[in-house]
Amino acid sequence: MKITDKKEGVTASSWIYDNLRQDLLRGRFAAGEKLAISALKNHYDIGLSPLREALNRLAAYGLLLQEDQRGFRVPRLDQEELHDITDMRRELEGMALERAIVHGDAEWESELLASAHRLKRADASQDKVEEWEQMHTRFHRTLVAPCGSVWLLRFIEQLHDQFDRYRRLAPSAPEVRRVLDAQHDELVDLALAREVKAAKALIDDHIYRSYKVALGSFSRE
Amino acid sequence: MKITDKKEGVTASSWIYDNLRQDLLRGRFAAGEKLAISALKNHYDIGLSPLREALNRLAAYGLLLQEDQRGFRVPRLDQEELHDITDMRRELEGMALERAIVHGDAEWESELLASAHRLKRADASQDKVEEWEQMHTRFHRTLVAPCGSVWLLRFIEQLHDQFDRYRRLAPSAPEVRRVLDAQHDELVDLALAREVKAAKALIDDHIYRSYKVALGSFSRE
DNA sequence: CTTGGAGATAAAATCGATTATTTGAGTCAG
DNA sequence: CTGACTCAAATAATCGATTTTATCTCCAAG
Repeated sequence: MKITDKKEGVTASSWIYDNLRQDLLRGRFAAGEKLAISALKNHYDIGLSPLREALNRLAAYGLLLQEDQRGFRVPRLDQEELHDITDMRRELEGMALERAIVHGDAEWESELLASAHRLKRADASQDKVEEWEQMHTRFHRTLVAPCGSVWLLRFIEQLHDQFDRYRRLAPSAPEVRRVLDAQHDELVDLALAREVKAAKALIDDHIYRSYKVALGSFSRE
Repeated sequence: MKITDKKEGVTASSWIYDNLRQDLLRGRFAAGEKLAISALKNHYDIGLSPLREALNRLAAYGLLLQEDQRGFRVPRLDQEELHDITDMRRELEGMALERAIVHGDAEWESELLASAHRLKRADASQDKVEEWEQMHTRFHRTLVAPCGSVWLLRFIEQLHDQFDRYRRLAPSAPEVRRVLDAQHDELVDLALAREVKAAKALIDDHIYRSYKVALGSFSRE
């Protein structure tokens, strides 16, 4: 398990928050698992206070479940919930994309092209997964960034994190992956062409296909 | 300042979280104010650990701002943000209401009528404000409850809390208040009649009128 | 005057130890 | 056997003290 170096100027609390969040998204913890606080304390080599503060944040964010007097546990994966998350992503990202296309300026166009390029160059294979994931996240964030609503962006990010818990546990599907990758470029094209309707249809399809892939996280159970 | 009795079986952390959240919504703390942790500790007569855990939760939830190494502060009131919050409420509650009307069963109809009744009977005057607020929150929650999406409900609740920070600081507007109260009943009628389109239009108008009232929170600055 | 820095003060963050609660094993009555 | 109870162990929550960092104050140099 790779642990980020503890950086200067960052509180232990924020540091452990970032690490735990990453590890939760990576699926390091089993769904439904109860977190053994003192084990985490040892593993991350950190004090109880910052650790508990981070756990509290994660619970408020929705990546953990907090039960009074019985600590924290990783939420179970639930097919109904994945459907819900997907459904909300479709609604909210469609909304955000439309607004972004209306409001996005030339600077946005550049950044969009750049992040699409970085994503394409990132290698999803083997040990580079983390970098690909980061680029992927960034691309989708950039796509909707100028939507004009801080809260909308916040909700979308939260849903992405939720969604990724499922997707990253699913077996890889190379054929679908190729389609999804191609869609990233098409999204850029449509966004630059300010084709609101087509872009919305595409992001909707993109999320739906990702959903089908993410459903694979249930295949082994 | 009224402080809820510390209850058995509830952690100090959760208890202080509830109290702080309430006090934040009530406007007990000035917008932009920096929270003096040790003062809070004394005021609520609670230990540092549970207090800090609660502050961390509130920050993750969006009712506080957390800045590493410099504690917590109450977010400023910002006209742009109120607009954003309102806009999102209109989108999300419209969506939720439509779904609720489609899925709501007979049990929902009963509860809706009941909560509308409780709201009407609650007295918004003087020292009964808290009760009215509670009934009001409950009514709106009941209205959209059977929308079928846990995440949508979660976002709506979060936006309500944000919105209320503004609304509860605004000067009371009795004439608008009467209209808003009447709309609650009309919402019930339309919901029971399964008039999706009219109901959506009404909730939209309802939120917009509330927004106009909430804008009053800026009048004194 | 203004700026920049040293030292003192205040505050935030963290630690280590303690307390409270839950969980699990073992025992016994029905 | 099964269920209910007791006690011990494990774990969560909390406290009080310490460490670290930011902020304030004052003074001196430009």
